[in-house]
Amino acid sequence: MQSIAWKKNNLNFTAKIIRMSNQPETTIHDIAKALNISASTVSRALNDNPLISQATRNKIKKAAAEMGYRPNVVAANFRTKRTNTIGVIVPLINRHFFSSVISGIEEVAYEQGFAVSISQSNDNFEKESKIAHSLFANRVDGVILSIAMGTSSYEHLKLFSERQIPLVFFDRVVDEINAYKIVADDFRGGYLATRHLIEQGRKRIAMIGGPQNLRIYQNRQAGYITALQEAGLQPDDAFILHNSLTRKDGTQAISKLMNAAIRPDAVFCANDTTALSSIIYLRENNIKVPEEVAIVGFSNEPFAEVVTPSISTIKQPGFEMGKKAAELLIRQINQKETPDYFETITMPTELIVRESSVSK
Amino acid sequence: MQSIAWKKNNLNFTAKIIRMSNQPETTIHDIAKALNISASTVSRALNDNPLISQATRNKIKKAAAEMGYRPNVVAANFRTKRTNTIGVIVPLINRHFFSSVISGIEEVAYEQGFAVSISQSNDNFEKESKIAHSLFANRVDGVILSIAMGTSSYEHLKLFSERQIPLVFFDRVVDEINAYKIVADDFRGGYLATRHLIEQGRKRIAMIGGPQNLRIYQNRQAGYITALQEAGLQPDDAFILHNSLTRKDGTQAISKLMNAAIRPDAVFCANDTTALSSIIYLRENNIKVPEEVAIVGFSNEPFAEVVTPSISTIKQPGFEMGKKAAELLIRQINQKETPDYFETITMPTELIVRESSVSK
DNA sequence: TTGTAAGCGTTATCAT
DNA sequence: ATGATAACGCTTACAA
Repeated sequence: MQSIAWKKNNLNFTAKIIRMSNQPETTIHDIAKALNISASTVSRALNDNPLISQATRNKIKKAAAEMGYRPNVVAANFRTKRTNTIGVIVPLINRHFFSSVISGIEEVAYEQGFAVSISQSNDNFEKESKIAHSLFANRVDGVILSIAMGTSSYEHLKLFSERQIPLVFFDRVVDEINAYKIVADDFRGGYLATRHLIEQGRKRIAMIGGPQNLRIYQNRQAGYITALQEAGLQPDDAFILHNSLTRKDGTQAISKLMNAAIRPDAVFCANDTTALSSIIYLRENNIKVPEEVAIVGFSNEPFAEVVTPSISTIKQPGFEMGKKAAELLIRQINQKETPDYFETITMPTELIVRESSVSK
Repeated sequence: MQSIAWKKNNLNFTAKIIRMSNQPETTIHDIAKALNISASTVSRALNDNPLISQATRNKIKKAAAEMGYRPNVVAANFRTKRTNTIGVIVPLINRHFFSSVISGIEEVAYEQGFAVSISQSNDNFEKESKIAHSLFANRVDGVILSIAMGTSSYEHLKLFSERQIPLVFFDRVVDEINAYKIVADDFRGGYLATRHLIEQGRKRIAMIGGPQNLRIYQNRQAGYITALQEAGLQPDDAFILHNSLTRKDGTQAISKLMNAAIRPDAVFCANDTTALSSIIYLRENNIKVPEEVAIVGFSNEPFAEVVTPSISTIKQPGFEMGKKAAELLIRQINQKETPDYFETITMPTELIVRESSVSK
């Protein structure tokens, strides 16, 4: 990164000559000169500082508009050490859940005068770490993130905690770090999904679970196990598989389950992606869904509704989670002091029953 | 925005006292002092300026690391008037096509030492305009964008062109503005889709088209018409509908088509969303796809593959388009001079044949 | 190869 | 209610 900077500066050398013609930006000093007042007055007026009289304020704003003044926020950020920007790191922006969260974050951030800078880690630790360093270097006022599946070291997040830059986790949270955390009720989601399958008369309910280093997947599984036990069903290790929940992982998992001596009559999948690949696998192998195997997914991705059979799933309140995360972050940014204790806020999940799980 | 800034500064007043304990950031001056050299040498060394000897460079970097030095890029950006950041505005990050483009942009941007700031307009003109102002105020080095459906005034983009901030359009481009444009071959896409339907023996091919103020939808339709004419089929205005291509629009459009005196035996939809809602409508009304009505969509959204019947569609090279857009933008940023003429780069589209269009 | 010093545009302190 | 001035941390001519 550093060496690149140097190369660029070399290029700039010739560029500068060419750009001579560019009109320079109007600054508060230009306005001050034009109006025969001081730059500080201009600055105050433009920021609606109440010390400035209404009359001069109007005069200044009018002049600013006429002169095509554009505040240089980089200069202001530099001076104030604030950027009015919050950084967001998500594994993948292309997941409906994550983009819902982002929309929620944006809604409250914009309302409060913050810009939002979004980056995706691609579920890759290296990338996440790079992004964290970049956000830090760019002095974002706070960060909202859901960590990558591949992340197990949290060194890169110390950047923020050490300098008291507020951090809010959502969904994939880190227990070891003290911060506000917004999670969906994954336990209840797993519980509801499994209980629903039990209510449909299923007895041999398998689970395709996610990486157990992530709390959300632990919780979904815990809900599953609790529901089984509550119904007097014995959880069976052979029926619980773990992987990274990609399309391919799902296919492998369902294939393993269906080729075992004892086949499940239902599968609870820890996300919709593996629910989908399970359904496709079963269809290709002429195993009827839901008649022979019932399926429930997790997250309510848009495709879950339109696939045939449509996928029963657990809905997470992504938009609301995003709003909440942004609210908590901005409150911390504005208060500046570190809160005494950090809550973990759990938001309700909801079962959506569709075709893939309903015995006729 | 301005008045908000003032309120925040008020809050900071008390905050500052509380934060007294914060250790101040290490600066290049601290390093200089510690090593008894000048700050400029430190700056040069850290930027790998070849003027600095290997020995002192190593010494400085070591000290910087030990002292926990973190470059203040806001200060550097302020000084150099560059932010090494490119802004991206897309209608919706949650569309597979757009997130593919974003991934392509990120790939080359990161490689070249640029950060990427992503925003979504939600297909809303006001939001797009706000974002443009925010990106401008934050002095991004260049912007890549696909305009919102609701955008018809381009005042907000003059911000960039007037100050020679390079702009690259992709997909939804603006004819009136002189800039590099990266588009998929929409004409050919429309042509291929329609020709495919003709080859399947369809005679009454309708089209659900997009807003005609957007060139891409004009082109998709032009391809459709050309294919029809080439086959000696007469384009029929009653068979061509226009709307905003949402799920709901698609349902309304297909319903109108199917309730008319003369029903189509095939529909080319200008996006996959309307292809999907058409299929759902047809299924609900017991009209067989593809037997009675064949469907082709556009964009190859992930759901197109997994829906039943799977949707034949046109694939756009989103990732490649993103890479190309970023390359062109960064070239302009580095060269700084305005190119003499701007190319419009058309990237190939491809027909993907699936179940929704193949007569058995 | 290194140092000196000016300056980027803004905000904030202190004075009036 | 307004002004003068310093300062933020960095880069970069120019000097040595």
